[in-house]
Amino acid sequence: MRIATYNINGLNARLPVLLRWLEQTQPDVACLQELKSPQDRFPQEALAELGYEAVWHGQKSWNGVAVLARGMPLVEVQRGLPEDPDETQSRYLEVDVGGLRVACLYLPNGNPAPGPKFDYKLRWMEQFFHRAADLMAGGLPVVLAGDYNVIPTPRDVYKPERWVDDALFREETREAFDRVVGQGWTDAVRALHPNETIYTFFDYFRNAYQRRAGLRIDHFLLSPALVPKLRAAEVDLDVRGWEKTSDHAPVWIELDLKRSASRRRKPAAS
DNA sequence: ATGACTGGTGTGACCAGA
Repeated sequence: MRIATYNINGLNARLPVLLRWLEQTQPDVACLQELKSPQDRFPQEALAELGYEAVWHGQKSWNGVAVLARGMPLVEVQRGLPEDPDETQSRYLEVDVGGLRVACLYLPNGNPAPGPKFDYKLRWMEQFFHRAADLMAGGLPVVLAGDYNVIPTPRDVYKPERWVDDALFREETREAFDRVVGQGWTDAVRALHPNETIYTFFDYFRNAYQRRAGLRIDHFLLSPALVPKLRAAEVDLDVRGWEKTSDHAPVWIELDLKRSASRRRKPAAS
């Protein structure tokens, strides 16, 4: 089973890019962030034509998250964090799909730091810590996927010395991320590529993509039972080079799970 | 240190992103 995460940076403005990417790569599950679309302007029909069902949590102008699944039923479990520090910001959605619990998250940016936006980021990370702990204790196979807005280590940014005071790389941010991982989660991309330079975001400014001056901020955290099933973890880097593209690239993992067993439904009574 | 780019909103000398 292939699961992807993609900060689309404006769902309706990027719809051609999204559809092209879905057609080319056909992920079984896709977590999207930064829809920038109100709840009632979600392109449900265009996605259905490609075979995708969706659950989404929209908001006017900013934020917004969605989970898509190809030919599998999605069951919404949680909309927003249980103790969300600001319920007006649509940043978290959890579903059951294909025998997995999948959380799609868009963690606050937090700049400028220090300041109220950074305080909000840290509060959000604290509540996310509690949710992740509950999921870990529940023992289900869980994937926590999304735009974390966290640069976990110096090797995850092209020039770490320029980012030490940035909300994505400050000590408090990295420590909060490490505390979540310390519950027993595995950073899937780093687990399979321990020494590679891997970026998932490139600024629109200064030809950052062409210069490969990027950040690794989109992550998959896996619960322990899924780690032995992890077969691949990659970035669709070429998508970042498409016309009218997002500033993030899609990231995906392949898990050795049968789609069919979880997709099969009981025959309808007749 | 600054600003370069982009979408959304609604034409702002706008905001927010990372």
